[in-house]
Amino acid sequence: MDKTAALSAFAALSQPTRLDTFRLLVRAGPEGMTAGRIGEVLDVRQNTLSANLAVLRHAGLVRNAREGRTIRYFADFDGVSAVLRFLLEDCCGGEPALCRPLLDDIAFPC
Amino acid sequence: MDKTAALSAFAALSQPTRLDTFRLLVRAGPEGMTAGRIGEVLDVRQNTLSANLAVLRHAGLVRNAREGRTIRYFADFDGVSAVLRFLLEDCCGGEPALCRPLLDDIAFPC
DNA sequence: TCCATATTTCATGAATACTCGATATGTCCG
DNA sequence: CGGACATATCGAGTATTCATGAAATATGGA
Repeated sequence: MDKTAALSAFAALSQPTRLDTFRLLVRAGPEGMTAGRIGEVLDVRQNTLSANLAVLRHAGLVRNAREGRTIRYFADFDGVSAVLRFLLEDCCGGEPALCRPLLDDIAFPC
Repeated sequence: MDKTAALSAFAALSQPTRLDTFRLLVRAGPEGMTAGRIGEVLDVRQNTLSANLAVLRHAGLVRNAREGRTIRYFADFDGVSAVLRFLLEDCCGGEPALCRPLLDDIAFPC
């Protein structure tokens, strides 16, 4: 993960339809969701959604797989992980004593 | 954390100087860094940096505190945490069995 | 009070991103 | 092959974002 890739990821998530799309795919989990279904759920035009899915995909935040005529999309958790590691790299200059309590705040439940 | 706030946070991090600034403050840790020093380290003009710091601050990603004539900035880890929780909310529809291995990928070392 | 320092705010022009209609590509089935 | 369906790409118009110079605000000290 380099700076350019991180910028792409954040830019991808800074647009309403794309943020909605990514969060929808997070909720969908490993099963993912087809492009058409995403468009139905979010009520977004086909070409607009296609363009936005391409942005998310180039940013490394979603993957896709063709299934016959439809294309299924998945949230890419590896991509998210890489972005987060880049963002928080060398936290507190690498001092665990300072860093630990701050990173503990970031731990999320599930 | 609502959608608008999350969009602000991602937009804030999708600009090169702001991403550099935030990562610099992450490395600086609890000690933070003054606005002037940030500008020196990153070689950014004063008014440009000031505008970018304001964007980060309104997005809830950094805090500041005046110290006499200078103003010191800090990365706000609570803000990052809130954004991440929003982004990954209801992962896998809330099924821990599906969700756990994916979230484990996201755990970062420090 | 007056000046120097540190930082923010304002107005503007240039570059970039977004949505949309139209069209193209790819896939299945008869 | 031809038609229907699912998705992607293209081109154009509009809107948003960004850096910058100039000016304003805030603080400390003589």
